[in-house]
Amino acid sequence: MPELPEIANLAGQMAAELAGKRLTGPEVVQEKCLNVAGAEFRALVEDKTIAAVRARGKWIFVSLHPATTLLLNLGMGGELLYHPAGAALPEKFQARFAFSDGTALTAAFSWFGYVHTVRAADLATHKMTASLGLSPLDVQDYTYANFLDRMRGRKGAIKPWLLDQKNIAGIGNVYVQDILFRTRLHPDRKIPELDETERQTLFRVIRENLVQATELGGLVYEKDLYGQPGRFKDFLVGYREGKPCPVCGTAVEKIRTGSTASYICPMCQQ
Amino acid sequence: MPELPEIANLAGQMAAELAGKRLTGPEVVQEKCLNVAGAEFRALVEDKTIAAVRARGKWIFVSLHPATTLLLNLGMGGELLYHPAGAALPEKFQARFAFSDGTALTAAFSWFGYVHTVRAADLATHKMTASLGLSPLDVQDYTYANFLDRMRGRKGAIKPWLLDQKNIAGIGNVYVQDILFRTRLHPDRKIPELDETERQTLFRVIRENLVQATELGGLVYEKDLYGQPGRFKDFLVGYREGKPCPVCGTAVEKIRTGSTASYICPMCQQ
DNA sequence: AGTTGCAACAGGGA
DNA sequence: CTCCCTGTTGCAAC
Repeated sequence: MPELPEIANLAGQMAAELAGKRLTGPEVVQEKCLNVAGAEFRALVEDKTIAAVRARGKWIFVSLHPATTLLLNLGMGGELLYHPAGAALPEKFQARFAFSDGTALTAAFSWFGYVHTVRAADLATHKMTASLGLSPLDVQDYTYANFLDRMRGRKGAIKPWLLDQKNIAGIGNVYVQDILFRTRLHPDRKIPELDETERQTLFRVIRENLVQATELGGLVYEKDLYGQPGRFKDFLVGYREGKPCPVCGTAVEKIRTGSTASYICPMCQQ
Repeated sequence: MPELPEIANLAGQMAAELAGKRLTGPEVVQEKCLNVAGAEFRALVEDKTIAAVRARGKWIFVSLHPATTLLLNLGMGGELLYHPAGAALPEKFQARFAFSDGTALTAAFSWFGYVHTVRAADLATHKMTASLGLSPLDVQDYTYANFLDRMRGRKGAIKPWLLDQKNIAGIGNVYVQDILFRTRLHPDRKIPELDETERQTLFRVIRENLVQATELGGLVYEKDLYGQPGRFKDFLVGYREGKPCPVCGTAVEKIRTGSTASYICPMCQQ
């Protein structure tokens, strides 16, 4: 379940490692992860060159030259691995991209992942990515004014709003836990009830939390492009059921909020 | 709050009284009840002849010659009145239709009503009427097979389903009360839980209830085309809070079901 | 009491 | 909660 920090690091590593390489052998093991037929996928990708790689939310945008974009979403528990020339490929993968220099990239996901391909002209109509919200790591895009705009008029609870990729792109059920804790917000708090200070804190904490995790290379139990784990492991309350709250010592509770699990300090988060 | 019985009677009276008359002076006091601009409304209606009038759900369809349909919805607490030649018009009305013989028709609604006009070719695209469901007074249309079809796959409660005009057209929050009581159904009963006997009873009771009310000229507190009240007043449980259930004597309760009020016998309706 | 559209929410499926 | 789609429900608007 990579979220924005892991995806952003993968995209950065891909940009550095793959830029300029020419795709020779795209192979798709699992056709259902594609948005087009296998033959069309190969035709769209083969012999194209990697021009740029960037992250938006949980999606990796791979710009190919000429005029094509590869859109990758690792779903839950997915991995993206780089393989030097001559290295053995993993036993299981859903898609493999071979490059003209003998290196390769494999994508594997235990649940649902996407390997989508669109012509450059059609990128704006690709539903899953066209509707993505603010990018917290992009200071041009992630401004307080934009943040308040997306929140305006919303009546529901704050946690589902944070998880909705149309609002802010890249937060999943892992990072959202400490974001709520650090803002002292209960997951069920209704958006209209948030005061100005809470909104400002939330805005700031989202960026701080994701930037910090990104700088640490992402979660310790996720792998980067070279199979190396991240170094972020010190959750404050996330996944620490029964352990003491780092602020007040109260035991962290695991509760159900809507259809997701939440880890909260029942004292600090109201 | 006219529902199908009142609307059906109005349509019948209009058909008998107005067929063949030529519209000369359409006047709209309140433009917001129109679906087109006032000038276009007049152009579409003026000098046309009343060809036919029929009811569908809570809507009155007035076919004009040539090639136009007037669609009237009285909303909540609306009235439609016929005025003989020389008679004084009411003080307040939202729309007035004058005929070449000196007679007139006025429409007044205390809340939201619609006076829509469509070209014959566009009738099928008029959203509010195109999506109307079964017509309980039309035995060709209101068949048990069609009834079950509309119910198939629905998971929600029976009362909202009955009130949704897309399923059955013409039931409002007044007539629905006794329909549910006579079928012995609690308003919150889930559709998948209804057994075959209950479905058959409901199908039959809907028609019986609406036919009976129509034959009685509609509700005693609603007026017909000539300002005369209907003769239907003997609700079984509807609007009889605290009065005894006609079957078991238990006091009728007024409860909230979703966003509407329901009058039920807590003993008979499960 | 009427109708629509939207937002929130739940469930199923890929 | 990875994402979509559909249906249901509640709410505000006219």
